[in-house]
Amino acid sequence: MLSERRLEVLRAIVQDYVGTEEPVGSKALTERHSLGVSPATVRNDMAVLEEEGYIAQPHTSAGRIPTDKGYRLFVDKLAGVKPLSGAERRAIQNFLEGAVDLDDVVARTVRLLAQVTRQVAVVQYPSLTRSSVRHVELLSLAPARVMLVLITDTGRVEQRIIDCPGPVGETVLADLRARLNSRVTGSRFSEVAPRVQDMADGFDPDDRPSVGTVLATLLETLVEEKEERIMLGGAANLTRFHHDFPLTIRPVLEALEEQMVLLKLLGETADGTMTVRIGHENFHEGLNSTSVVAVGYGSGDEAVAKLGVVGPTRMDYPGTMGAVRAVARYVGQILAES
Amino acid sequence: MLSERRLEVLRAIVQDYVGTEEPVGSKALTERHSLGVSPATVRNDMAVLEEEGYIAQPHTSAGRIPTDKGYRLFVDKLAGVKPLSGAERRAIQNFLEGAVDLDDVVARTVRLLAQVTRQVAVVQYPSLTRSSVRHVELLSLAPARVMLVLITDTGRVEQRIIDCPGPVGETVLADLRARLNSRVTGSRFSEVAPRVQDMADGFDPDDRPSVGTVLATLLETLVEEKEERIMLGGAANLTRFHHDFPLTIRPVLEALEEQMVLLKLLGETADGTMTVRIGHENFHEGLNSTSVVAVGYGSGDEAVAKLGVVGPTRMDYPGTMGAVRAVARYVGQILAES
DNA sequence: CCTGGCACTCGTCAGTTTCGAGTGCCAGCG
DNA sequence: CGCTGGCACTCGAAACTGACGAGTGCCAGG
Repeated sequence: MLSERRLEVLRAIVQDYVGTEEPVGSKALTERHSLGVSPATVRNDMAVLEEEGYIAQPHTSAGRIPTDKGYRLFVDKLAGVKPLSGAERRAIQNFLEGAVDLDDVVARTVRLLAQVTRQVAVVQYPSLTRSSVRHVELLSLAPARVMLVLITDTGRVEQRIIDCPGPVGETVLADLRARLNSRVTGSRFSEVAPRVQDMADGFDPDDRPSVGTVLATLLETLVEEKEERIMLGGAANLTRFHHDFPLTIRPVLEALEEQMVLLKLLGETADGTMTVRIGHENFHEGLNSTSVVAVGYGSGDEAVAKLGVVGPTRMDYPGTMGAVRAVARYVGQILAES
Repeated sequence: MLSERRLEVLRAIVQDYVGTEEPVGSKALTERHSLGVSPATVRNDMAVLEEEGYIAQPHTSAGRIPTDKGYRLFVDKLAGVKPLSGAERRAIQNFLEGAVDLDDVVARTVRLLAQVTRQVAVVQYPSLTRSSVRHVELLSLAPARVMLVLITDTGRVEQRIIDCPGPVGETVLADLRARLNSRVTGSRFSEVAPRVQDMADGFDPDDRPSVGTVLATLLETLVEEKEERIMLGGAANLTRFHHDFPLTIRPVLEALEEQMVLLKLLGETADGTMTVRIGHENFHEGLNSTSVVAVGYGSGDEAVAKLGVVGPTRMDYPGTMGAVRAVARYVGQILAES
């Protein structure tokens, strides 16, 4: 275990490096922080920290920079979450309040998050699988063609066009619509399947195949994971660290364009706790020099989706974590109101 | 007017510069193109072209590069639209065919366009103002709260939550829904307003304020221009010309994040013809060294929205124009089928 | 265990030189 | 009159150089 002072040195290194974006040396450290010891002592501590893998030097005779492991220790043990100022909180609330529909909420959230953290923001649409049904609508487009519209309690709307095996009369459709809504309205998505299981049985044998198709499509829509949509913003912030990343920016942009990667980025953890993934902890190369701060948000107690930011490993973790958490909370509030 | 050969020289310069991304000199030109004259003659021609403003040299004793004016002439007079190969066409069709809903069509189109042109792709959602109504749905969320869902013939779905001045009964809602649909289904958006003008009169006086609110919201939704959504993709392609644009990439990324800018980018021209805006022809600085190739697409004859790409002024115009046009056509087909 | 001193490393920066692609101009030729 | 080859000139890119200094590791002494 590292001594108290060595941890303090590590913290100082991280803070200085995040601020100046330049390798930090022993002398500068003692000048900017009142560690109470001389540069030579700090040098010894640094040697130990380097041996343990918490810091590294880009080349001989340059200052030290934190490694991923160093940041990890910093985040876990040395830093808290920095709460936002009152003014910032108010700005967030004002910005989110004008939203008119779900798309707008998500769009505003993305812009806001990018602006506040000055990094790339990622917001997942409220997940289908964790929300519940507000209404199911069926429309007849053509004799054998039906449009299914599904509205969730989070305001999300999904539609599907269904080609049925045979013609479906208006009365049948109305009947099915009524039964469906009485059975599933208010249900969580996971509860829907058993409730519609044998629903086709109540219909005329001629209509059963078509009804079955509609029900199957409904269930399919519910579990469709790949349709999890994600919105991204603030990509321009990537250019803020162009000085050492003229090359690295490309793989990052590429990675951010893959829906799948983004989804994974936001993390597998289902609960609402905040996750910080640092550098190589990200499975995806190209994101090896970036960190991700993500947290769940939701209208109630439970998280229905995630949001977060992607930035350089050299980021202001306490501030970013504070901002992400605050935004998630306010979005949750807005969702709960609508 | 420039002589035939000088135009030929300009064409050669544009082609070479697009290919090599380096200023092209007189000697290289004569070697790579069989112009039938010596470098010295080409030099004279170049001097004339430069005087006329079609080309410029970055610094003394370097080759020439085309100016915006030069590209303009090239696009207008010297180049056609390069049709795609059969394989490319087939790839496009295959890629678009698997789409399940409108979001998916747009998402696939963006990816496809970015991939084919290797540039930044921009696709506008089918515009509300130019499509027609397929169905209007009204749902009661709470006694005085109604959700309006509007479905267009292009498959787009808009929803609004309406707070009414008083409670609205289910029967009133059903009545209104039925009347609305019988009156406006199939109408173009511009025809809707006169048709619902006095519709509130047919209702019980107690309900009229609420009905009026719903109708007003419907009309508002129809004309809401700012809701024109746009999807963007292929930003990673911006890094392909990092060597001379390490700085310029930022303003471009910033510009591309502004919905308003993107909308304007796609052009004011309402018809389906292709527009090419080169360099400074773009109103927005930051896009001064980019060109935009845009074209309308639609399910029928008329364009319902636009799509296009943003790339460096130094782009392969014939190829890009061909790709953009081809993608627009296939998207139109797909939309017409659904 | 901390501290001051000291020799050493090595990247950065500014100044200088070289190199060569490309130009403009001119005199001569068809 | 237009094309061509030759020639002097310009000027950016790249390579080289040396001084500078930040930062290090090590050691002897408190």
